[in-house]
Amino acid sequence: MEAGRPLPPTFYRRRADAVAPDLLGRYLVRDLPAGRLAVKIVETEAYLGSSDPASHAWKGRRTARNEALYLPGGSVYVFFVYGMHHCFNVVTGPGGEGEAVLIRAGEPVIGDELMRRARGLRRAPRPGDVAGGPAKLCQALGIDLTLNGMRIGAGRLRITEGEAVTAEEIARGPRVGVAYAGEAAAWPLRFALRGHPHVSRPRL
DNA sequence: CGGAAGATCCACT
DNA sequence: GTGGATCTTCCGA
Repeated sequence: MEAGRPLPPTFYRRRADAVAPDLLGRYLVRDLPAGRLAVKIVETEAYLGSSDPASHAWKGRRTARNEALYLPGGSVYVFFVYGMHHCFNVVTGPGGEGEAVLIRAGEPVIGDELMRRARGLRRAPRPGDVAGGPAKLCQALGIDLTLNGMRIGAGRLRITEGEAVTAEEIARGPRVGVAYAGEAAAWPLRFALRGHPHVSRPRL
């Protein structure tokens, strides 16, 4: 039902650009009082830490807002942006590097009805409406700043083995919304299941 | 201390 | 395709 065991801590103790493609096909499972929710992860982006101009950890920048980025791999980094949206990241590496993977999109697997309601959708949604974007995914799964700094596996949030994905199924391209980051904007650190309808825009 | 911009989404033209 | 919503953080004066 929830597709296998939770991923072990060692899974997250790698570079973000290794973890990001490996998270595709995994299940992100959320247990709320109203019921269980889960999505299959179909799109991710890697942020490489202090050496990455697009990262919140660029040049080792450290503020109250991004403090959780420096926790050990397997921790949760949630930030609030544009005055109204949350974005969910998984910290990677041993810790202290500021590396993380942004979970950009998921395909509803369990609790579709509850997630539609959380998103304010009444009618049958089109692909991507429920969790086809980083802020949509957070709204669908009830992810907010109260989870910031927790371990994956705590806070009724976990990631399980999910479904196997082959290298041929993975598309790769530049990250979204980081035009300010100079040449780093072109780094191919966005990963998605090739042609999957729930991937966010622009399509890879 | 003011202003600008952001790892976004939605409604409208 | 464009702009508005809405608020935290950063940087320059």
